[in-house]
Amino acid sequence: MGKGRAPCCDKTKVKRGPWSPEEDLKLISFIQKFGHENWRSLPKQSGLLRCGKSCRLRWINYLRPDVKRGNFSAEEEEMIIKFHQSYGNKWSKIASKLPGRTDNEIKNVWHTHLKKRLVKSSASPDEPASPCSSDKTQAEDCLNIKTTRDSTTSASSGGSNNSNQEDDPNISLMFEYSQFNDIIEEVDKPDLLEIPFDSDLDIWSFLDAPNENSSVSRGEEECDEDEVKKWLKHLENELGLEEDDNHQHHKEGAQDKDSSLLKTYELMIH
DNA sequence: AAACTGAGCAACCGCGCACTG
DNA sequence: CCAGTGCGCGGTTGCTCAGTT
Repeated sequence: MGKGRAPCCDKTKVKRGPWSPEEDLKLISFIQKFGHENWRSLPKQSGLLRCGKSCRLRWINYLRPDVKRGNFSAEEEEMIIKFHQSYGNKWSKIASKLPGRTDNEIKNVWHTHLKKRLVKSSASPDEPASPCSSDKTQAEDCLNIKTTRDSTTSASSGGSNNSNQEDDPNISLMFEYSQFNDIIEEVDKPDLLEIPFDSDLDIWSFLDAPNENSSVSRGEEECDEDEVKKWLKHLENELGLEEDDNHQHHKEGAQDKDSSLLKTYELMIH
């Protein structure tokens, strides 16, 4: 009694568990408009019945436009293994070396795939040698190889028919990451997003009634429309909701959820 | 077809650090 | 210097779903 720290929020007054599309939408919209200067006050200001930490986690791990989803490439896995040798369980450190990947995701991959694989490979010495040696410098070299390839791809791909991108979906995603980086930078600069709070009513009525958003101040909305469209496109790619999508790894339940979210987004921008 | 099991992953928890007054 | 506050991180939990029996 009296020991330990007070909980970050009143657990009885906040919603827990999986996020609904509506909550996602609220969070995205809020951060797009105001940034995330203060996670603790964000739920109150955004009207979310969530703990600030939960909002932060949801944003960082799932909703951030630059977050890369889907399977890890062999190259990425190799990098994780190498960086883990260098840094240990410093997942955020490792994540910082892998653009678009989150510490949580990397941690999960490590515990579910890579750890087991390492156990196996240490049991069978015939395992092919890794392309990079094991010390830190070499691990950094691995990254350099990747970023070089990445920038080459970016530089050479003026259009969307780049064959390298088609060959390697991860390079394609890395390209998309750089494409949307500027949007994220905007989001991370609250000073650029400062909007007087008397506009709140519009925003919240807009969020609460996405079908009746025609009354929202269009001037301001149009400024963001291109960025939102870009982001939307990006989300479609990331969620595997494009018409000619070949990705099979998304579960149907998640697709339903994602597509309903997407519909709400579309209502937002049209 | 139903029950069981294990893998994968999103989300939560609590600690430590940095910052501020 | 100290206490309070907020954030970030790493560990852990628990739900969902696919594979197996």
